[in-house]
Amino acid sequence: MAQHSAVLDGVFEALADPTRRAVVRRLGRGPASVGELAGDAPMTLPSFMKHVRVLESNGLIRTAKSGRVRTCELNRERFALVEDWLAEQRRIWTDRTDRLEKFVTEEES
Amino acid sequence: MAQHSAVLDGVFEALADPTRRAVVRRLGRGPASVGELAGDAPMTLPSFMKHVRVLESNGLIRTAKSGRVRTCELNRERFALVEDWLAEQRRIWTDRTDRLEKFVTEEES
DNA sequence: TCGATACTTAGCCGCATGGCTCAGCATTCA
DNA sequence: TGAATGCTGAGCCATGCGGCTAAGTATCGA
Repeated sequence: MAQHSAVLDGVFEALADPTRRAVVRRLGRGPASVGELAGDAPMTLPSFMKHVRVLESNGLIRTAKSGRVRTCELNRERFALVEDWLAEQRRIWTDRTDRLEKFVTEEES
Repeated sequence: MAQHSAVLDGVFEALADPTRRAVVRRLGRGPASVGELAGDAPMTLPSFMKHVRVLESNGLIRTAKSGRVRTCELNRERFALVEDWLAEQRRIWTDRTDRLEKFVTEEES
């Protein structure tokens, strides 16, 4: 068992918030500054910044400061972790389904 | 923007814990009782039950009690929500990439 | 019927999260 | 240089999460 993937914990946790998913969605269309991103969120800037840092510390986005502006962009590779996990899960289901079918077939024959 | 999906919040939240992902993984191989599932987890039964309820209340598993045993099974449909979200995200990226390519192509011509 | 089994309920505790304010700092622009 | 802009840091507060213990309920098996 185990499967202690702290990284996966963080990725799922980061995506479990609508504000953060909205940021991801927006960044899918290209990089943006913190100010631009925050414009859509119903909260103060310091609160919003916490979300940005959660996304960054879990590797879903990268940010860089140029002058007084911090620009954010998506780190697409990170999303593959979720897809891999889902694929693995489906593989387990499929294996089981295959065995069940085999069992049924053998019963019939 | 918005995209206030409380359901998606719950699904990601539920998957953001290794104990719960382990349960999902185990249930992928078929139904199991709470006792069986809890055997693998390094915690007391009441603590473990909280995880089971989180999974159930977010629709990732279904449970039913028969006699004194509660049996759990996966609700596979729920996982499609995550896959849909990921697919939507990829669609956004792809659209952008397509536009960039089109832009480059037009510049060249 | 009585003990063992399999949860279940109630409640406590420490820490993390997600909001806020207020004040500060660096950059840009007039 | 001085005001405006765009974050950033410190710290408070309420709530929720994830662990625990202790005690309770309902079934099953002898």
